[in-house]
Amino acid sequence: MENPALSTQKDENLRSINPLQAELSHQLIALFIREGLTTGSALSERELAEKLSVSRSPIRAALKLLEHFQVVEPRPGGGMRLAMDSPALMRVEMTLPESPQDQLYVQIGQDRVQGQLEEHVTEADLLRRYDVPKALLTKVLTQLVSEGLLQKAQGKGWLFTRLIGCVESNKDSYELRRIIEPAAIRSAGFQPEPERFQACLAMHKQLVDGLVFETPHHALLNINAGFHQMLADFSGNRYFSEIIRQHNRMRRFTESGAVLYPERMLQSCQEHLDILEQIEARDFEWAATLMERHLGISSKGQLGVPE
Amino acid sequence: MENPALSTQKDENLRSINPLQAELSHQLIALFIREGLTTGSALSERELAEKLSVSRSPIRAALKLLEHFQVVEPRPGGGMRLAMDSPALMRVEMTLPESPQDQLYVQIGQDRVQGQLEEHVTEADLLRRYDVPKALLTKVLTQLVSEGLLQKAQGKGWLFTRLIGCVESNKDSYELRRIIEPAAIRSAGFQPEPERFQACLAMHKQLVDGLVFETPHHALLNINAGFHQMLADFSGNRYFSEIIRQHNRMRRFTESGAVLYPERMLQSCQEHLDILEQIEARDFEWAATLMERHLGISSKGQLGVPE
DNA sequence: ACTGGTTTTTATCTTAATAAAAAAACCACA
DNA sequence: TGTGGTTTTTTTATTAAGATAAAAACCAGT
Repeated sequence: MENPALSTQKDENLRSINPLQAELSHQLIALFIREGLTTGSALSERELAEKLSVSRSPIRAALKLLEHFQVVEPRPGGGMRLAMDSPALMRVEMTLPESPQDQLYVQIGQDRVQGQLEEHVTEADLLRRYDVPKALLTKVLTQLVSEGLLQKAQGKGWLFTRLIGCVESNKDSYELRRIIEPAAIRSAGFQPEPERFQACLAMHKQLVDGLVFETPHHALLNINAGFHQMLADFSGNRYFSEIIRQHNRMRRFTESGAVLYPERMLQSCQEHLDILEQIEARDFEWAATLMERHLGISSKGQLGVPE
Repeated sequence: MENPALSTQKDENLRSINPLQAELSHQLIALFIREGLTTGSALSERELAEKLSVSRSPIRAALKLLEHFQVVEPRPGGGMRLAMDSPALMRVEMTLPESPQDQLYVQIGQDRVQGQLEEHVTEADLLRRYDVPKALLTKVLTQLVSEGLLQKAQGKGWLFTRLIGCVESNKDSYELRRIIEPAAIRSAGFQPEPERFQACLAMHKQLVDGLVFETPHHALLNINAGFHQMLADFSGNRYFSEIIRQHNRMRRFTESGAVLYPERMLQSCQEHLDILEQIEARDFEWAATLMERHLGISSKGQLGVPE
């Protein structure tokens, strides 16, 4: 019934870290970068808690974790302060532990994409395969469900939606985005948020200027997803945002292992930049047209080129 | 913190019925109608189980339930046979018990739309409010999450997405559908399934012919949702289908209590029929244009007029 | 009126044993 | 080979109590 050689090895790390703390440590770093904090900036526990919509307890724990990684340090007189600048933060962020939930989530997603999991699975199968506590599995399944990647079968077991793990799915996804994204830009409610827009514009100028060749894979994918997400958010229509968010999430599985061709990435960034400049000039119609072209080209492009 | 006067009354029925059986009894009736079975048709347990993707055990239980409602009757020599024709089935279907899960699901959704539930709720709040077993609540929350109506907050509690329960949401939903539905019809993969299409066409002809004035509220909403769902399905793009499915689900909350104006319903059915006739003539481009117009009119129409 | 530190309260997670239900296998019969 | 009936196996649901972690309230110091 199941090939034991394919079974994923037990991973003791899957049990070790408090998921909320791990998640918050990542979010805190993203926050520090976003707010442009520099070495020595004082960090107010209450303010951080407020910004991330949690109470001070988990913030304190996450700061403790960051202290262990020397991202923050105790401040004389109490509290913490930042101990790094943004470039260092970006580097450290990748070495931070992932929550056990995230590990299992990515594992299951990739196993499914690689065909090591059938379309129909039972919880008991998964528990045997991954050897994790049942509660953790339940949480991950819930997460997959919330993202539309999995659904409960009638009776017993779970079904992966055919949204994931098949070739046609990718084509369909592009067709949808080619419709939604230009429509978002043309939407009556389209309204760029100045700071967010400028940050994205500046980043793309640097990338086109050559930074693209030095930026790690993982970061390029994030920037790319962020560009498309931002434009969808600017539409002011929650559904547009939500759809793009979901498709960005799915691309994590299919593209995280893909090869990126540097010259293609440069061209892609240039196209992004062209679109951003039209938006800055408030020619939304032309920006939308460029987006249609951008997505049209990409979908026919080589495997592994994300837009 | 919470106004006890607003608290929903305990409903003992919420605990009584096996959810899968209840769900299957509805699905069986839908199946009988869809397949055009008539009084006396023999029912094969294995065949039904196969068609609904479950094993024979729950099918047997559901048939027992249907026997109690005299929908089916024992056949001499063993097994069951259908004891009603389609019109009677449709009438009975509405009187069948709903699963406790569905009851709670609708209750929570409506309470949220009506503002009796805050955007942020904790499980403990909900357990106190509805007095249901924790496991049932968990299942319903999972369902709401899978439909994108609810999400887990960081730390404790749950957040209703602002997709539901606010005025703008409705506007956004129409904007999205005005983009997706015509695009589905124009999609290169658009391909009507003959039987399904003909059934829908015939139904609309009857409605326009006057049946609309005799059809109950609940059935009209279903026909309406089914029309839009069908066209999205014909696109062959899963994402289009999935998006329309989600929006139809949300409309259950906002529209199930709405007043339907008969003359407006007639006009709506006529518009549907026009679209269907263009599709039959294979002028998909014009059908898509009519759909744009149809959705454009509806969104400006009176409250409670669903499309 | 802030801050970080601390305590108290509350909510959720974990757990494991048991019960319930679905799936699968088996049967005899047409 | 198909049927319904029955039994066996496997999976999942249900609990309740205790452990854990988040939220909230409360400090004292600046």
